[in-house]
Amino acid sequence: MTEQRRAVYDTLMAERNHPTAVEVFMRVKSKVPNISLATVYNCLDTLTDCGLVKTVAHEREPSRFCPNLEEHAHFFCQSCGAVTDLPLRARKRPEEVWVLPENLTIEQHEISFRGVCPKCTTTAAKKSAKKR
Amino acid sequence: MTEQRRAVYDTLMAERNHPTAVEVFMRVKSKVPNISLATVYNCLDTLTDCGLVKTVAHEREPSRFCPNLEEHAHFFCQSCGAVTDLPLRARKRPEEVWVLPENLTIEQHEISFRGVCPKCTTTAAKKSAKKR
DNA sequence: ACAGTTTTAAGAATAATTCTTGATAAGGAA
DNA sequence: TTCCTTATCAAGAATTATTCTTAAAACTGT
Repeated sequence: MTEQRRAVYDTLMAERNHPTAVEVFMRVKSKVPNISLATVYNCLDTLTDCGLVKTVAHEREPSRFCPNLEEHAHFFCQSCGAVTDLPLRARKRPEEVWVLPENLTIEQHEISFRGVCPKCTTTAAKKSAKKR
Repeated sequence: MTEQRRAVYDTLMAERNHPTAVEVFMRVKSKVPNISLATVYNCLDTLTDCGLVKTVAHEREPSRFCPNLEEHAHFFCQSCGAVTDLPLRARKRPEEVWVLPENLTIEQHEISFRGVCPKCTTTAAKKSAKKR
């Protein structure tokens, strides 16, 4: 754990809103001013390899990074761009929902929902109410 | 539906193994020899917009294209690279598994599992049996 | 056939990420 | 400590998938 890695990790923990590598880079520069973007990528990779951080890929958008180690899915608001963690319900497993072949070894899964978050949904509802 | 779009669509239907854009490009060239990769991308986009094809994004890998319109998840074998469709179990819904906030509008989801497919699992089992 | 729109091919441009290189730092043996 | 080995860093070049631009070609409706 070097100065740079610590700074990247602390940045992720401080504001846990799934920043992209570039966002992490901009935030971390205030602590380690001469850090480079490539180093941020290196650190994020290393932290991911160590299991301290999860890399969240959604469609072709830039990867986002998440220090929530609990098993969870992600929700992407297509209106405001926010990314939200969705925890597993108690006693529920993703493997129950789909038909899996015999002898399948599952190592990981990535679950993304896409839509409009509560905040944007109510905002939109208000707007269409005003129109009438 | 132009000649190029038809050819791209037919290619997808003929071998439904989730090819990348470049793979589609190579296959489709035998039918439309002077098609360009950009046109393949255009056609795939158009077909996706029309709802005839689904775009499957996994991690940072190139997108893959899939003419299976049923609701399903994908399994990526990290040993042989194969991509398999996983149909929904009867009377199961992905939304049941995770805790969703109130007022959430879900428009789509993308579910990817990653691991070792049955074929590779049994191959690996045989190999380790031989070792002994 | 003509004007207007759409589609295409070709290659340039873009953007996220990875790689390369040389410099620097860190850890261990003597 | 001093030397040696290894790991990490910064900077920028390189890579790769994808998108954009442009001009030509193909349709469409009149």
